[in-house]
Amino acid sequence: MAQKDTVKSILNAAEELFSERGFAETSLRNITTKAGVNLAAVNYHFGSKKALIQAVFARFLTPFCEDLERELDAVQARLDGKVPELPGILMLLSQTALRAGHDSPRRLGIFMRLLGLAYTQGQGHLRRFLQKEYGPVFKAFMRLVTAATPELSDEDRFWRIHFMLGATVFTLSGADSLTAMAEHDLGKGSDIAQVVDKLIPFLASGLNAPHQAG
Amino acid sequence: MAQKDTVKSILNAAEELFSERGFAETSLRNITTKAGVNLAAVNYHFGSKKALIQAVFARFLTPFCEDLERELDAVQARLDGKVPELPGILMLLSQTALRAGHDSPRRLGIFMRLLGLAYTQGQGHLRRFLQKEYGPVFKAFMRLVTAATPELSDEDRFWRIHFMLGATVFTLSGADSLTAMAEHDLGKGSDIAQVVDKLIPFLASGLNAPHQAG
DNA sequence: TCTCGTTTTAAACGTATGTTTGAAACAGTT
DNA sequence: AACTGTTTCAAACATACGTTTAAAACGAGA
Repeated sequence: MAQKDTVKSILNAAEELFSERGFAETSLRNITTKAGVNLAAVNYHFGSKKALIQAVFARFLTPFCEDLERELDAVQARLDGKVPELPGILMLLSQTALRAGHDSPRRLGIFMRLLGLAYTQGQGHLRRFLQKEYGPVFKAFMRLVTAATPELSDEDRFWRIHFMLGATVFTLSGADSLTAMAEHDLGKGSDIAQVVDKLIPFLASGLNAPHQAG
Repeated sequence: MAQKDTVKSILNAAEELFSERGFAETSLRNITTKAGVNLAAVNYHFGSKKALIQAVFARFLTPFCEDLERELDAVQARLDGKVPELPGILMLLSQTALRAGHDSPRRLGIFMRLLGLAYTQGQGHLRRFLQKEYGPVFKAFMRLVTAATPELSDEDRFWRIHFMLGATVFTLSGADSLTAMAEHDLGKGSDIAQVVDKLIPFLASGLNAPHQAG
């Protein structure tokens, strides 16, 4: 039980601190202090800081992707050849994501911030790791989206998917400060789940936009 | 001429390196080496690394915001009370932005990457600096958008503006790698200007989406 | 040509980082 | 109770960082 506790508290501390400050700005001393373990524990249990970063992602993404894969298969089977509906796909994705941070909805925000960092911060090793590990599930998801948007050219669909990804990662990343801003500006805060609800019609409408301006 | 050259090459090197690796991951030694100047030059001319970061943003944003302010005033005058059109506003913004990196269109991508970093990376001093310095222009822009979307609730508009910001920053940030991906996946690359063209209908349609899913 | 303020330079400073080490503490087995 | 493999611990290691310093080089005005 001792080992699991140490490993778990390191992962918890690292997840939170990385999401708050970024990877380079978070030292192993920050992490081990917050986790209440010895400094050397990270290198003992994970091998290096890079490996710890990957482990933080794996702990969230592996169950999430397994879950998503099951859901995608189920949808595919239920459809039985018919054309899937876009908002349904998006809601499936968002609900799987919300479920992945099962203990607290705040966890999804934390992880989105990490995902944003993975893109923006150097960390080439991370991008390679994510691609190798979770690329196939993403491709399966894309096949469904493609089936749901037959009228889009491959090029438009490619770019619009990334517009959607950007809107999602950016706003869910900053959900904490954005809801604080919303509360200050208009007296109405929101939690992550509500932001996701607002996000879906925006994304669905954007993806289906006419080719010209409108 | 000597001083201007040193300052300018430091800013050029810093802008590029920051955008590639982030702030914390880029050392003053990296910057001064790339710029071909002495290590101490940064602290001599800018005072500190933080001040250098702010200077990099100021060099891009100050002319851009002055230009944008002029354009906004011109639109306001031309309207003379009538309701402005959304796609027109977005195109005005994008064209002002493209003009800001006047020498090369790649510059806009670099700056968007920096803007993304400013949000994600710690750098509280940067957010405060940007807010103080460029907040008013953003508010003026928001007034126009509000006038162009009278049917939206303040809450929906708030969130959708940030969805738009996210889609823009994210995709223009990663425009280099994304166009490479597009080229690999579908044999068709794009430059920044073309991505912006694809972005506008997506954003306009998302902002005007019905409140429910659609 | 000499002078004085500005700019550049090489070297050092203090600090913080990721990692390694070797001994101590622990837990399970015989 | 003694042994064994695993985990923790305090301390040290080498390295890289941002910043400072004091002297040298420079450039324009008298």
